[in-house]
Amino acid sequence: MTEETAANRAPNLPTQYSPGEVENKLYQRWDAAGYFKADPKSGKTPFSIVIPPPNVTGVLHLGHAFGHTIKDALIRRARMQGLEALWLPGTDHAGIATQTLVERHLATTEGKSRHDLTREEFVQRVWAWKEEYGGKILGQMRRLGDSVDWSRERFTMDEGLSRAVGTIFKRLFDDGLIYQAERIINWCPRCQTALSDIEVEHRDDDGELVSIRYGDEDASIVVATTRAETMLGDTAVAVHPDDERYRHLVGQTVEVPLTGRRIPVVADEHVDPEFGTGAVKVTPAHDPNDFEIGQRHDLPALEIMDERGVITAHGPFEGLDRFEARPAVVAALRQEGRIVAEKRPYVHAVGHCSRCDTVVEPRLSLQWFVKVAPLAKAAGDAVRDGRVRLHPPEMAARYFEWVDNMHDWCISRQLWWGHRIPVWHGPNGEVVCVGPDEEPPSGEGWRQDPDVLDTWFSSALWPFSTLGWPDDTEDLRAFYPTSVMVTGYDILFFWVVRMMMFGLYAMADRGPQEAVPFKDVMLHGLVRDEFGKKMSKSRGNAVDPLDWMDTYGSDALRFTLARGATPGSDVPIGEDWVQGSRNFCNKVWNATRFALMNGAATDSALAGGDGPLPPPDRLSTADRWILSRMNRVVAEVDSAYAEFHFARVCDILYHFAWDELFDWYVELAKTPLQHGGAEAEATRAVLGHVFDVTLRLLHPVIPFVTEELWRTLTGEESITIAPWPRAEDRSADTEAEDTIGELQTVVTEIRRFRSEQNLKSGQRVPARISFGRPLLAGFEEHIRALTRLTEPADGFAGSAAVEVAGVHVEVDLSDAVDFAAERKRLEKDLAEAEKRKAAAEARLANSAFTGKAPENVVENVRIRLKETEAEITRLTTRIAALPQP
RNA sequence: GGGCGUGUAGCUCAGUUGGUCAGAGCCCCCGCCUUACAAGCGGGUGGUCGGAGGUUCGAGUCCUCUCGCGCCCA
Repeated sequence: MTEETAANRAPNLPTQYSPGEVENKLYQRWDAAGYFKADPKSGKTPFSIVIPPPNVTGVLHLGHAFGHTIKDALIRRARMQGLEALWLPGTDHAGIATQTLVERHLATTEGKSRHDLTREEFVQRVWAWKEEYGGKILGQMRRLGDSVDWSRERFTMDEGLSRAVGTIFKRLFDDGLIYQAERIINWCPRCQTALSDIEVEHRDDDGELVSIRYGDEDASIVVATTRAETMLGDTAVAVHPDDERYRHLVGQTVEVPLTGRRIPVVADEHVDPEFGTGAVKVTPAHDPNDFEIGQRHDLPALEIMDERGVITAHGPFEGLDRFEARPAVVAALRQEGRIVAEKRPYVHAVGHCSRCDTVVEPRLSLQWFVKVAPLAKAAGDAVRDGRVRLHPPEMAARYFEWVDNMHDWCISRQLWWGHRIPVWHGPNGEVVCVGPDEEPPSGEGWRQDPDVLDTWFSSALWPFSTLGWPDDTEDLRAFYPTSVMVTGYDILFFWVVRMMMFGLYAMADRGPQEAVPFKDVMLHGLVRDEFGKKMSKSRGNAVDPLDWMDTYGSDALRFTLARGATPGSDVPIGEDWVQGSRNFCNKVWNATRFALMNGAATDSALAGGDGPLPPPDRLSTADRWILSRMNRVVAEVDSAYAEFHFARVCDILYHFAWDELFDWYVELAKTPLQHGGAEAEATRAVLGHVFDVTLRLLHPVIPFVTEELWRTLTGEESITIAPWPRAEDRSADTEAEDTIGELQTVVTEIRRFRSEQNLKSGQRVPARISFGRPLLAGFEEHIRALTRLTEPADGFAGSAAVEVAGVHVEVDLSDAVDFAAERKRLEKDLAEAEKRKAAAEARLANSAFTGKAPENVVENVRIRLKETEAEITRLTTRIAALPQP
């Protein structure tokens, strides 16, 4: 019976890492083992993240993949740090999107509209659709490796969350923070529902600016508009009270062309005398600003369009769509000679429905609103007080701008799919809000409000509704406030602000410190293509992350995204970069394979000491160097994580792993491994330890390949539950770092020499090496191995030489020396050195510098100058020794 | 119009509180299948840090102005 060791587990590893073969298998194992399941009773310090719930209709796009990579890295690291880590997944019901989708489905499969069904039947259909097709993204999250707690998966429409919605609605209503009112709201004529301000995207479109003369010879006034058709609903013309041009008209009436109606000219402070003619038409029923002017001057609001955007009045225009009506109205006006000027195209901002891109129509209607002033104030204060920290902090300006100027939030939607507003209207105009555990009023004439709530109303409760609120659950006590909210800066207002408002309100009894929904908010950027352009379907540059995961592995995609995650900046991504990350994963794979094949050991028995590592006196300089470097890297990675600077985390690890561990330590290790004996034993122990730690450091970002390797290396159960490496509290081994630094300089210089002399990479060349100072004397064998220089044989004749850092290398090139190349190389170095020397001398000659600069800075320049002078001497000697051309 | 950000190597981006010849990845050039890895190895080319002025012994880094770009809001 052979003992199971790392060495005999190794040969099974192929020379290339195949992510497809291991990822699925590993994820299933993790899930089955329950590693991602959080326990509120563990007694460990909790660390929780709620996922900003994606749409139940959604599929994973690169933006999700980006956010998820960051969240998963945070949660995996927290788990390794011994915290009680909870990452809670789920989806929201996406009112408009889902309803639209199911309506379309209904139309294509059965040829029906939702109005052919009862409301209850339709909602049944939506649930059925959700069961069959919804939540596709959840499976894709598994592909990505998300370590979420599936046992706690939630949906905004499920029973518990619906109860939370009812509860907070009732509270807000009773506190007078929810009211119903007739207002101008954003209306989507296609979705046929109200929208909130942030569901409207303003975009510059080509339009027209038409100037129309109102009134007659006695009293006329010219107004300019981009929406000529709304003149049918004008009930006033407004001018600025100080505007001399129109003062005589204020109080008089003018005739509205085409309609024959006479409307007053009013004076209003909000009119900009500089814009256009300084006179504006006022359509209170179809424009938010006009509505306010109407309120101030007690003007009637004349509705001229229905919910589909079709004109409802005025003879010839009746029945025309608003965009057909516009040219028709202009044509009619022109015929009457009313058009004074026309400007086309006239570029101006137009609101579009964020769901379907239809031009939004401001519409007067009866809707429900949240009175946000007190809630927004509290949300602003939490950030001002530092109870919630925004990363990067520059985002705070945008946050304050929003919360400090927020309009009341329109929360009613004219949809069937969603949380129905828990208000009953009585036969005599009574309005009763019914809490989740209360009986609605019964009897003749009572009916429930037909509208549903904005999806974001329920999503805003997510940080606590998912943990069991309004009940006082163990989960809620343990995991609220959540630790960090990770989301894109583009939805700062959707998520963060609303979660803040509702969290602070609902959890107020916990006190200001504990009521916040999260302590840190990390706002990441948007994913862009490799040229920094925004990805979009219409642009044709959108990429399906699943394709890249198939080709290069999930780890490669994750590493690429994390490596681009500079706080607050967008992350460009291209296939080449994913390929580069794949190459890195493969490099990790092969380097670890080397360690395994050479018996890298992580158990103390092999190390021959009482710890995982041999005692210091059995460690080589190279060992001490890599351990010292690694210790620094652990600390640097921790500090980068503290700032949510994932790009730096990845960069530090990439370069440590590849440039130091794989390229240098592994190469240096080959010599002692070849010697065998105690030397090799010590090296194996160090290799094992350093690879163990490095894999653990990399695991949060590239979970799959690290798990596969780490289990082989250590024989342990899973890296997901392995401890996070701790920076040891000891000073760096600067002596070892300096020595290896010198060694690298020497080796690099010799390689450069070889390259300039056109020596083939693999070609072994005899050389005599002598050491002017003892520092690197013990490394002769390493140097020879790394530079492929063999021992001088009999008859050795050094025909060319390299000298660097006190090491003198004579190479026998048997007459094949390219002296011209050698001279060129040395002269180039000399020129550079002369330049540096001059610069240093100039600085030191400047008494202002030596007098005012800190001593250490001056000293550094002196040291540099000395080194440069020595180098110049050396180079000059070498050049002089070359045969004359 | 207001706010925020940004302009650094051919491309995409890092550059902590101003202080050792400005870095990375990809690209490019030269040479290598050197038994962990060609998804690799070794070497190399490439930037007056958008422009102008200022503060300072010293500016990619701070200040002013200016040009270009992006985003949010109005």
